[in-house]
Amino acid sequence: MVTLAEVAQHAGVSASTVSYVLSGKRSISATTRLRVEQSIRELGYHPNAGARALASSRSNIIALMVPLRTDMYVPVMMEIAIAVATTARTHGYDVLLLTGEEGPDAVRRVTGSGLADAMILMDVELDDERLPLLRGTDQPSVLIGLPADTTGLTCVDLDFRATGALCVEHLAMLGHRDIAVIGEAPAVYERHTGFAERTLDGLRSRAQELGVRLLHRPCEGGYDAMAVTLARILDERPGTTGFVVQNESAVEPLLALLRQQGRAVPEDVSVVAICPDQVAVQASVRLTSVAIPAQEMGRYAVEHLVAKLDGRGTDEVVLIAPELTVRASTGPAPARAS
Amino acid sequence: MVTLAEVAQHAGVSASTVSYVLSGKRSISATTRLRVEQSIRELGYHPNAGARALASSRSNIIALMVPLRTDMYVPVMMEIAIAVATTARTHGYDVLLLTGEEGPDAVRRVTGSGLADAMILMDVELDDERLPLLRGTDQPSVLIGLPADTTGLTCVDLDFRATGALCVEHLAMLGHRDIAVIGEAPAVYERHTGFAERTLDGLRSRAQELGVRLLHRPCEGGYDAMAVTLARILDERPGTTGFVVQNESAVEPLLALLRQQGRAVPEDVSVVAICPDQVAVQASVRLTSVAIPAQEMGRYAVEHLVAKLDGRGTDEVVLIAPELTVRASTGPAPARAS
DNA sequence: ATAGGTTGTCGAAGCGCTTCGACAGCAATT
DNA sequence: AATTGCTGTCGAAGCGCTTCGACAACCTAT
Repeated sequence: MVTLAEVAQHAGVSASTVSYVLSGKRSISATTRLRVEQSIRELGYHPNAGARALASSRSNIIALMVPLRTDMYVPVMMEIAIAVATTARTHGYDVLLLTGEEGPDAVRRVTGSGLADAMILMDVELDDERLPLLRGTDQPSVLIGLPADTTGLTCVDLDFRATGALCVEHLAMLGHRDIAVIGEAPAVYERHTGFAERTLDGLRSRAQELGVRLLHRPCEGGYDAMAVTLARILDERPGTTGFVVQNESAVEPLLALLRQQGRAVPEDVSVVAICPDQVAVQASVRLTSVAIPAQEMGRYAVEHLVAKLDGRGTDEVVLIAPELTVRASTGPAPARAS
Repeated sequence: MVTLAEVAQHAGVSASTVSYVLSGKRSISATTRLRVEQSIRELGYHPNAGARALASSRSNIIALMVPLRTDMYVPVMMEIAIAVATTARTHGYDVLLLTGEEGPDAVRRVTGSGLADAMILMDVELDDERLPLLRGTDQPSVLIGLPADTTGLTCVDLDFRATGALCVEHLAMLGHRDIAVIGEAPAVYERHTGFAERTLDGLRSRAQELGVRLLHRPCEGGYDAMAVTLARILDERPGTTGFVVQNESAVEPLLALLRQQGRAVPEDVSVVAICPDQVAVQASVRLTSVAIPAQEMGRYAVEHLVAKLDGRGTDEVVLIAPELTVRASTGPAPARAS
């Protein structure tokens, strides 16, 4: 292991000079800088992370807490994680991967040990146990998701309320009067995950304003669950012509079932999905959808944290405005056999 | 920030004693141990990660390099990552998330800086640039995947050769004589990702042994690409009755297309998938499949590393034997209109 | 020519922990 | 009674880095 001292000796300067070349915190003459940089390259020097962290009280690591459950919106999670890791590297940070498993203890451990300089939390519940801890520390953090009380916190999320409203609007504008919402799995609502409830909120209030009937049904992913859910919906509201699907893993099953029942998309029924664009274009019908801007959220989270660590930046809640892309799964409502 | 020294003072012992209580590397009388532990709890002490790393040359961190591409087998990646993180925690390790983006430089950086004690690499290519670096360091590492030359390396992977053979066998046993293989995207083969080529190997050699005709076609995921690929296959080999699908994101499109063309699964054609069980049971037809044991691989990788870090364990290549689960997508070949 | 200000470099202290050798106290052996 | 061997604890050194104050050396302005 090459050390700073060895580089210093090799370059014929003191250790502190090398340190200043590395950090740029004091001016160094061009000639010495070049010489030092040369030595660093020749010796293949890499600063020791532990020593650096100890001396500077900065680990240059950002912790990312992902949910343990692999049952929901996996592609979104992965996309966020990758965006976080990539963005972090461009700012000189590495990413520590924590699972939700440890819960609040993980937050204590990380803040207490100086393992990371900042945290990003995903899968935030409305009244999350970890929030008091975040408020009680001076370590910056960003939530991806929105809890009930955001005071003293920084959050990014898609504006799911507006997303819900947008979906209803689109369908209503096309003349659909009976809309069914295929929601997330019941467990998601029981955990009071913010985004699910907020979407529902947006859907309902807009539906009311526009005089559209709305039926919401949670649904586990998969073909079988979707079959049961769809049957119930059509039983209760046979005139349903519009669907809003929030559960990614229910999208393809729904399309298959509709096809199987002879209901053509988009001639007979229209489907709007809330999912990453990639999922929307790869489906068996190119789906009209509101995109979940996973990359954007990940990038924003990191950039906000870096700003805060640099002494810039403040707490704030950023809701990303939803964008609905019209593809091939929505069209005018069929003429009604009144 | 509470320090070791403060705990020591609070408990009325020396710093080294506290350290030994924590590490258990020397015997400590029950009474002092209890007193120290009490103080630790009262003060809410967490050892400083940087200091610990510096003094012990151990970071207690395992680096995990995931591929940057989010276009292939995302669920598998995610499952592995989560299994790695969870398993690591049970052994007192944290996980650093690296993307493939940096390539070999990431390996240099991590080993050079002592950021992590060990690495796990995913998405290994047959002749991966990172391998020489791994061989040239004394830091333990595990590859998930199999390169061309494994000397001096530890690897885990599903035995994809056997997997290919198993798929052909199953279909052949059911009487299928014309089998089509829907492979990964062309880019995957161009990169010489080991698993894809090995699967193909297994498929081909078994097919030859059993006197079965095999047609292999790479395929991007998604509905449109699958449609094109399927049309070509049926054009070239109209008598095809068995399909082996390796590309997860081609599975559902294939099923939809077959249905659409009036080919019933499994009455007219049989489909075997190579994918995680979760994908297999959630598909619109419950798929006969060979499972990709993501969790098992992640867990194994960590446990092997921990063993090596503890001075136990050796280099070895572990190929997990494939298991084929028969579900509803395969059945006897239809009688042939010769 | 001298005071004052820059600029570039160095030495030393210290971050919080681990670990080695030392040693006091006590029990078991000669 | 003297020796040996434990066990449990302590002090001190040191891990590799950052950072502060000091200070030559030089360049301006008086």
